[in-house]
Amino acid sequence: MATGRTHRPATRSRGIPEATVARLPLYLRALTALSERSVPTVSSEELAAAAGVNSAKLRKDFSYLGSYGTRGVGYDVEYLVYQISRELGLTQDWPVVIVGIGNLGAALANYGGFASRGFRVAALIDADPEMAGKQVAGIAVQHSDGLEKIIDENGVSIGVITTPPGVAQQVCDRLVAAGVTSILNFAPTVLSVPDGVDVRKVDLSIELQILAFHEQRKAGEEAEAQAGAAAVAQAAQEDNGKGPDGDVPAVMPA
Amino acid sequence: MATGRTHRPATRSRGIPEATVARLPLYLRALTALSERSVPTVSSEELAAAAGVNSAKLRKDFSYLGSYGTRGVGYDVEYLVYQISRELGLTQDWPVVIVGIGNLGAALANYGGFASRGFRVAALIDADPEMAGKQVAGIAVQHSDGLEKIIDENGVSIGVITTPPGVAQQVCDRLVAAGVTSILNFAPTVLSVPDGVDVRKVDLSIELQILAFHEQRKAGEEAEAQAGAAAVAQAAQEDNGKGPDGDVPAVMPA
DNA sequence: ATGTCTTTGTGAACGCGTGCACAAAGATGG
DNA sequence: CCATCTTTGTGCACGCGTTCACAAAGACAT
Ligand SMILES: NC(=O)c1ccc[n+]([C@@H]2O[C@H](COP(=O)([O-])OP(=O)(O)OC[C@H]3O[C@@H](n4cnc5c(N)ncnc54)[C@H](O)[C@@H]3O)[C@@H](O)[C@H]2O)c1
Ligand SMILES: NC(=O)c1ccc[n+]([C@@H]2O[C@H](COP(=O)([O-])OP(=O)(O)OC[C@H]3O[C@@H](n4cnc5c(N)ncnc54)[C@H](O)[C@@H]3O)[C@@H](O)[C@H]2O)c1
Repeated sequence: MATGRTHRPATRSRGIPEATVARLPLYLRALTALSERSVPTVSSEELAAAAGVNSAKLRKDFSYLGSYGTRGVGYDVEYLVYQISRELGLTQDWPVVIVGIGNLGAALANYGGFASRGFRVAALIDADPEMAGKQVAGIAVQHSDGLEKIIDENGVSIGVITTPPGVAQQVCDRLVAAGVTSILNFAPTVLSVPDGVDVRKVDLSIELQILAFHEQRKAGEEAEAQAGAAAVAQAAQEDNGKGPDGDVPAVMPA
Repeated sequence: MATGRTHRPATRSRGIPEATVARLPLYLRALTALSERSVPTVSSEELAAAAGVNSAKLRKDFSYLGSYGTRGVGYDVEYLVYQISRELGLTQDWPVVIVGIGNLGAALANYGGFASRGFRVAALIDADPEMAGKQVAGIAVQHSDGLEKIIDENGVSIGVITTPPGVAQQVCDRLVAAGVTSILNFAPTVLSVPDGVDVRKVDLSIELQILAFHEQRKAGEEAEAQAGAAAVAQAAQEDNGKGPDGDVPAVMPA
């Protein structure tokens, strides 16, 4: 999971579990697709399949929002779209700033999926004087000197960090000091923030490493299965060479 | 967490919990930084702080890998780097293909963080004939006609999908049919894959929506606190207007 | 009005992940 | 060799999330 929130102690938000909140956008996307096809109602079973989750889980998730279904029929699509949107706070517009307009920042700025759900790119900010004034995705890049002013004037509370990792923490600090209370961080850095500020991270490298782990495991199992079938007699030795600490490391501990 | 793996039933990989696996890359990053500063050993407390986790959790995580620490001293940095790398399968090179070389695909191709950890961009693939032959990040984009051949010849088992959502499933199907068993999906689509194939997704839009939820909650709490202090008498009415289903929806169910 | 049939909403059981707290291990100094 | 001090490794308890399974609710037909 490319995610990681920072600190949310006893105060679980009005009883809606975090795991449920994380799935609401998934339901919303599936419901929006149904809505566009003018489907009036949908059962938990159908919607769960579309969202790729268990139907019991979906029903329990919805039960935290209230009793919005009709037994024997299902859920009213339009009504649910509205309820979930409201719950997620998407009935209002959220101005967002992107800091660090390089490869990734520019790609994000060009991404149409932002605006479609109540998020509006209020400003693009970069420290490079060469970038200032340039148009990216139809928006003029502004120099980071004016960061505080930009945040303040646009009432921005959500910031996206796509700077190099080395400066991510200081950019984060400035954003927080300027009033930003939610940060989406693409830099491979552990950000520390004061209480009350949410940080989520998207880390490509971590995702790939997790995939590699499972990939290796699959390859290993395959090899084991083959070896096991071919030469059962050597099993003891094989196992010894493959155990948790069987390999001789390149570097030994002191 | 912008994540979501697909199906992993009873077979928990050699007893290493999924949550632990997801943190190993985090530890590895922190350890690599220490290694570059030639720090010989590190305590669980220090390393946990650097990785942004609880020290007990870190020790428990490491205990799944084996007893690699020394009581009273801590962990040997180089040794741990090696052990975690080996566990994650990063001691071998993983050829990766990126399919869909648009804004995002190009940004990923240009990203240096790939190669640094055993991942090698083996090929860039796009369906647009205009793209074919063009150089992106020093690699020639190839047309998707040759997808199967490319996968096969390079022994690719990890694929990254950065195509528009509408074609993501069919691209996924082709990748899987060609032999890819791990997929990192950036398209906002629920991919269905056969057993034995891992899918992880990175979904920017979901991350923002989760942030918006908490942001709204913070704003609401603030408003409630103010209102509560200012006018306790109106509390009952206020509460009624703010309850789980207090708002009148734009669309009513049938 | 009554019965049937579909589907929700949820009680309950279970398993996983987290964090506390501490005994054991080993380093270090005398 | 012994005492002290640091830090690991883990037993244990707790809470969250998931899933099963079913009673209750309502639609719909007769
Ligand atoms: N490109 C990817 O696919 C990718 C993938 C995963 C993670 N990342 C991470 O995302 C971040 C950005 O990646 P990128 O490839 O776009 O890098 P990049 O070098 O292309 O862009 C970084 C931008 O940040 C700007 N910048 C530097 N310091 C700044 C500051 N103090 N304030 C404001 N702006 C500043 C630079 O001028 C530059 O335009 C990096 O941390 C990278 O590790 C990128
Ligand atoms: N750009 C972002 O920041 C961003 C953020 C979140 C999600 N996404 C998602 O990532 C995906 C890519 O986004 P983008 O902005 O790069 O889009 P894009 O339109 O710039 O790029 C898509 C590329 O895919 C290629 N393509 C289309 N069909 C293909 C096929 N069948 N086989 C191979 N290639 C094909 C197109 O030729 C194009 O080059 C989209 O699904 C988008 O929703 C993008």
